[in-house]
Amino acid sequence: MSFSPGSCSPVVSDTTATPSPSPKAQAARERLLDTAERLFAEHGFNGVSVRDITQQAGSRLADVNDHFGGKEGLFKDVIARRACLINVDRFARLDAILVGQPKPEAVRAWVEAFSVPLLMRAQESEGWRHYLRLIARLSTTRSGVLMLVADQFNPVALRFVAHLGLLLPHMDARQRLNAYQFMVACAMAVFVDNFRLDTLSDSAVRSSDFEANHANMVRFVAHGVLGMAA
Amino acid sequence: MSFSPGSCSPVVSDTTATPSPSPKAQAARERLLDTAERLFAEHGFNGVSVRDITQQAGSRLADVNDHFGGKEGLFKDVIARRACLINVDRFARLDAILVGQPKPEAVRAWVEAFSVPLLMRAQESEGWRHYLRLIARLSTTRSGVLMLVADQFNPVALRFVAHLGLLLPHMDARQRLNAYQFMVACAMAVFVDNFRLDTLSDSAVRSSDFEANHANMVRFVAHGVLGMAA
DNA sequence: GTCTATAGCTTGATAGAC
DNA sequence: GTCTATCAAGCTATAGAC
Repeated sequence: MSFSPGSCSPVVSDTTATPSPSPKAQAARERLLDTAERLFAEHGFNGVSVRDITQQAGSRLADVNDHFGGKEGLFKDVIARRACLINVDRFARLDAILVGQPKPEAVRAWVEAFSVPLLMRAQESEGWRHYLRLIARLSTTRSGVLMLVADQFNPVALRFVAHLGLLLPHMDARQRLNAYQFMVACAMAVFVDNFRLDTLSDSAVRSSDFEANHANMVRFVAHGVLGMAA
Repeated sequence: MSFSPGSCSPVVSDTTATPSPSPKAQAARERLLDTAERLFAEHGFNGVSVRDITQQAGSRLADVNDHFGGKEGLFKDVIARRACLINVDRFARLDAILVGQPKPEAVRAWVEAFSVPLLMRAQESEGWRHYLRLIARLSTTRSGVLMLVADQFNPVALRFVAHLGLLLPHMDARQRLNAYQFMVACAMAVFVDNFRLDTLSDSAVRSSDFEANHANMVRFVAHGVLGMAA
């Protein structure tokens, strides 16, 4: 798996070179992906039927099987469509960190390399926000179909863990993995947008205020990593 | 809702005073709760059928409706059965924190008041470990049925947020809520036990080593809270 | 490729005997 | 309360006309 800037090709499920999938068909495909993304994020894989998706996408029941090979194939394409775009941004930021700079700044940059690409996308479109909620949901899952998310994000995890080893070489393997694990958990908590903050504060603080919550998250995680390492 | 030590009554769904539900029936009830807990944690509410549960519990299909009023009632009872036990332990620890002690120790005690009760239970039985994985999973959810978890844990959240205001009075409302939110996220990450650490380390580090991961988590969160507040 | 119709199965819930 | 048998609805996937 490569993550060079140009490596995020539009999703193509089959290996045969389809010459041109017809613009109208392509639009229908995107509508199905968008609708599935939203519904999977809201109700989970098993909480959504192919009928729900095709009806709300204004499509036909059989389209999911014709275009994606079934419900599971549709789910996989939903995940894959946006994963690479995030990861390219992350690696660009990770590579820009200077190992020579002071530890607090470097660790903060390490956190932001992971999370700022999420924040940018969250501000970009509602589709991205649905995607981030879906990813957050999958991060607390371990069963069957949904584990393919791990395959999409394992290379990211390994590079971030390795990079943390460069910044703070005295951390042991468990500390580095825990640091990454807790960073992911906090980042997902920001973008899962589950109204928890609203409920607890009578809507004085909102889960949907990603910018403010993200800023606090970066401070929290950076200090957490440094403190755990000390 | 009260959380005095004796307030965790065995789960009784109806409001009428059932005199004695027969010991054999009670055992069957517990077996259904245990099995449902395990399967819901593994596959989610929608990923499990009533048939799955009753078959694996050695029970009859109709028992779920007869004893719990349906699948949803069973789910609610699974959640409620153990929630109060955790929260009683938490409040006992929270009340034992001396506001006079130095900040780092007090904040660490605040984190442990939340998380040590989870650790103790995780070491107690497999049933508890299933329960914790279920709770972790629900923490990244916001749809319908599953939101009742929020009702179970809102009083806890409010008291922890308020107590943090006593310890670090200069934090604003958003910072206190974010601190609690990130603590929950990190604690859930420890107990979700999703093999993520094992995968990334070739099993050199294990998600199931709750004690070691919890210890790092407490350090991480305590420093994160203090750092965010600074 | 597009689309209708439907097969074949599983779902949650219940009726009704005991 | 316990238990069997069954219902009506919904499910994913596909066959086959165009």
